[in-house]
Amino acid sequence: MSGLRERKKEATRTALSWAAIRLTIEHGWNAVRVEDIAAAVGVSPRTYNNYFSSKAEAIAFRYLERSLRLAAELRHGPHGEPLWEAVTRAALRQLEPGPEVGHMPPRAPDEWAAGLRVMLAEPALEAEMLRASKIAEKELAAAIADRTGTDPGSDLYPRLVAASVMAANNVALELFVQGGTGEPIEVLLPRALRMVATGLPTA
Amino acid sequence: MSGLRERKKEATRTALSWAAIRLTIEHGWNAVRVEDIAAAVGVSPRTYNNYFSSKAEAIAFRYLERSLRLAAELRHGPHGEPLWEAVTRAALRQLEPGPEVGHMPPRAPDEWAAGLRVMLAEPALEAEMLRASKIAEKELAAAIADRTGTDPGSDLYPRLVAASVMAANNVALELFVQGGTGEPIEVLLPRALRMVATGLPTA
DNA sequence: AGGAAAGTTGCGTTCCACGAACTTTTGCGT
DNA sequence: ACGCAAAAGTTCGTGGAACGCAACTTTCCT
Repeated sequence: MSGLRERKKEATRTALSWAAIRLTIEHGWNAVRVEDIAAAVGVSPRTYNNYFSSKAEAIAFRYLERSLRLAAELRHGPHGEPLWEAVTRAALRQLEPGPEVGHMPPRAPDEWAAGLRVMLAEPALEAEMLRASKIAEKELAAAIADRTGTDPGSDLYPRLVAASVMAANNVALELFVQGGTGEPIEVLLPRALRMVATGLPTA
Repeated sequence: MSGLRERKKEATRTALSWAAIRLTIEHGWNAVRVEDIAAAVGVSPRTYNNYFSSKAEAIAFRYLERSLRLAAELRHGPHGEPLWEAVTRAALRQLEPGPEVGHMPPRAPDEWAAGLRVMLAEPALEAEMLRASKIAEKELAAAIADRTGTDPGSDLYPRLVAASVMAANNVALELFVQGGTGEPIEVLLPRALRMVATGLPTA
């Protein structure tokens, strides 16, 4: 693995994903054709569909990768660390910008955020993002089951933890992008995680 | 409201939803055309799209209604009841079969369950179900915010509770339909809810 | 270098989603 | 009871997404 061929494939995939996101934020979901995304990357429309099986999937892909990193971080961390500490660390880790910078203009962060909100309001997009969440949740449950010696096929525990972590993650992220509070995500996310970890008695 | 006209509309809507579900379970997602669903209800294909804006939406509709009932139950319950008791009651309530019996043959429950699993494996369906979950979650968060005097726009609490409740609900349901344990849903669901309510320390 | 494997492309098909204009049905006021 | 306005439903046409298939091109391996 990791041959030249496969790295080129990954490059094309992320390029398509970025192009889809950028074009959608700039011109709106309905105004962007698959043809446009393919053209922006210099590839045929047919090839686009070899990489992604729907227009929405390309956009959710970046989010999927991020979420999968959470599970991966959890697996690679030190094995002695208490579960919730490890989870929190992994969740914060996943927020750090990866090697993706450069695809995206750091220009006009306000416009970008606004465009993001508009984009995620699209039903098809929202649905696809949630599906990505779900896929990552499954990975996460497996990682947690490994750590705790439980079985995702028969125990509630690992699935519940995974679902709760993703829930906390998503809630914190939503609240952040909607700007309900001025608090940074680095504060919101650990707080949300601590809350689901320790319980949610009537406030 | 509740005029004859609107009740007829609701009847058509649920008929379409049931037809979509039945046909999909019987013949598979790809084998069913929108045309078939419309024909099964005696309506034009265009009318189908006046009720649902995608093929998947009709199938998720029943699940959406159920999930919305959860939030509604929570609102209508006694106001003095402790939050988590009220939530558990509402969650169990929502499982009881509504006035929908009759649309569906109680025949061959095994085939039905198997068909369900196959159906939900379809990416487009899974995504749409998750979107329905999300919509219900928003309602639930509003109901919880009302009860607890918090604000979904700025507080983590009501959103987290809503997300956790839906997570517990979904996890319990999944585990149940996958038959991982022989336990009935009436046992699984309250247990899952108690777990997220009281916290998830490493088991 | 040369053949096999993997990736890309063009083409054709099917079907979904929806706008616009028209017809039918339904509820309501007099 | 009648007739009319509004709502629901239908017909028609358009655009575009997704994908199977077969030809073609690039990359890899020895």
